Amino acid sequence: MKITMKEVAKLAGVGVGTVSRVLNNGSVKESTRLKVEAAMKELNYQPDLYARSFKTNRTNTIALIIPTVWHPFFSEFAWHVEHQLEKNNYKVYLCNSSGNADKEQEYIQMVVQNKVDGIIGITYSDIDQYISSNLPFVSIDRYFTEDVIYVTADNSAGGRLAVNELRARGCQKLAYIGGYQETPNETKNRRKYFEIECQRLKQSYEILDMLEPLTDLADRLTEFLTAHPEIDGIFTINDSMALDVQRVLTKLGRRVPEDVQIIGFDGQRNREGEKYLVSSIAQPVELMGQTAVDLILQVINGQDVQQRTVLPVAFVEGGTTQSKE
Amino acid sequence: MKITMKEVAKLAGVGVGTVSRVLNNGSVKESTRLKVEAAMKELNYQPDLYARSFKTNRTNTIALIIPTVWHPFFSEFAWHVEHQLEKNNYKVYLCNSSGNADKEQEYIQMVVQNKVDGIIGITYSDIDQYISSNLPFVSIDRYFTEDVIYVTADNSAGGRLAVNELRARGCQKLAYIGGYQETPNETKNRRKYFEIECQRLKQSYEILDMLEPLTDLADRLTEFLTAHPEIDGIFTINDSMALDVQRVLTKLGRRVPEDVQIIGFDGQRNREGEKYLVSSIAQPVELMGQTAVDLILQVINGQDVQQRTVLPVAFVEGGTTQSKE
DNA sequence: CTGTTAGCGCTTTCAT
DNA sequence: ATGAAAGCGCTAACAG
Repeated sequence: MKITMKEVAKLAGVGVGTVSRVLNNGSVKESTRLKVEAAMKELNYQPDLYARSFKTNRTNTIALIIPTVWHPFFSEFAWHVEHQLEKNNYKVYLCNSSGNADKEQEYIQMVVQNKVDGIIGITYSDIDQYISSNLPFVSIDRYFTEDVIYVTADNSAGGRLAVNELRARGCQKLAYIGGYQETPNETKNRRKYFEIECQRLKQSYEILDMLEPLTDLADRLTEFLTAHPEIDGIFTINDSMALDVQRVLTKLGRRVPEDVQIIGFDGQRNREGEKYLVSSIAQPVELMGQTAVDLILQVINGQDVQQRTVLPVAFVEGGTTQSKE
Repeated sequence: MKITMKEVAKLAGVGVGTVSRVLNNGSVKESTRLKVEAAMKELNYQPDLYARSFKTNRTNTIALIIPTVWHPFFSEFAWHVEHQLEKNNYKVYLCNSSGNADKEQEYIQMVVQNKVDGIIGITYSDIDQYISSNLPFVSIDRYFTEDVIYVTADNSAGGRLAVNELRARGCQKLAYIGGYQETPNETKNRRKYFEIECQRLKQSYEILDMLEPLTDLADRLTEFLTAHPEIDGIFTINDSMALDVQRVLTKLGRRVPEDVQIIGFDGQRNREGEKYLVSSIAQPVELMGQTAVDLILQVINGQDVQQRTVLPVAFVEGGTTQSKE
């Protein structure tokens, strides 16, 4: 049998309104509060959150939309978001969009029906129409023409940093290797500022930027690296690509990092606190998650927040670069 | 202004009961159903799911409890579970337990409060008391003395398979390298049946099994591999460990797979459909996710299901083994 | 087949 | 400071 407020009220000898007040920190005389709390404990009362949400239209739930799980950055990000939200007594709906615009829309739709209090999302589709519907929304790594609130790592600085770290380690001929999608995206700054920095420094470089989805990746890498044997410093769109490049180089008989040095992007690790898979420009994933949560909570609470938050990146050593000269 | 059933009923010229019936596929005359649907469309009616859950005590939500995100298997599993559940019109709460028993309990508690319809969990704590409270529960990779429903990959077969694949590739001296936790766990069968199979075949082998959390991993691996230079075939608890071992071997000047072959466990990939990080015993993650979902839905619907489901594993080639002799 | 109605458990006025 | 009472939007039982 389910214990409701009524039972608690009866046992404590008060009205249900009073029980509700102690639950919500309303003003209650200390002595009655004690009585009520005792009754709640005795009956092991658990408030029905659905009844409450039904009444208040607040669900204490936010939806987290993630494109794919095949990229560790997303899972890590999800982890931090959940962790932070849980601290704030929020639940999170996991929504995998599969990077598919329709599914994203569908999810946003669904999520609206379910009266979530807000959405944190790494999305690719154009969600303008929903933003306007004043549902709190925080976006990651993606900016829109509209005034969507978003947080991103400093991809531009990352691109520049990669150039400088490679050069500081004696690389003579650089290359950028990545994949891209049509949709605008903060991550495109990785390549863009890599190029800008190279040009600024009169550093010669090559570019291999492939439209996703990536087929025959190994072949295309082999071809590119064979065609440009002079390349000795490579910056990749992410760590996963760095690993691919490393594998191909090894197969071609080139040693990493002795012959060719590689810097990825993300700062992936196999285990928390463990060493990085490759030398990389690390994103502050945890900070990004925390920030996203802080922002969405602020928006939910009606505070206004700055639209754009850029978080710093850092070079991390992971074995695919040599020590600085 | 929010559109409720009342508005729809009025516009369609019917009672709210009828609207509810068309929504729930009750028996309604075709002509009235059409009228109601037209009205719903015209008003862009969205049923209030919270009101419904409040009334029916069914939330169409399940909680997914995951220990950590640092292991790709879990994120992948989460992905499949979510995907499958979404197909069945269920939402999923993401719950990170951090492998912490208190947090698990807390989450189960919370999740009960929120009236989820069931829990799918990779948990370590002893959740007996909650199972008995007849909340549908499906466990992964872990079995209890109680009759908890669980699904697992065939770890025993995996252990045996590793031995045979290594031997078929010419390895003379095998080793198992892994980490473990105190709690009983299906994954312990990987080591157990590795040993059993070696003994059955009179195959000589070494064991390095380390209590987690793993500190100084690289040092301990170096020590072990240096102490046993004759080892030429290694089976590891998972792919992540396989990568660690590979890295250490490379540093020691041993070539993989020419000098030493390695088989991991899990079948991790960087991207869907891409090649495996290491040669491995692949778990059927997708199938495991699907099965877990099927099971929980069956339990929710009051059907009875078998307690234990063991799913097949398979050897996959990932570059850390040579071709069969 | 369909309209009416009684709550589900909670929050929130409104009196007291 | 607190009790009483009015719903929130929906489903389900009951009449008709």
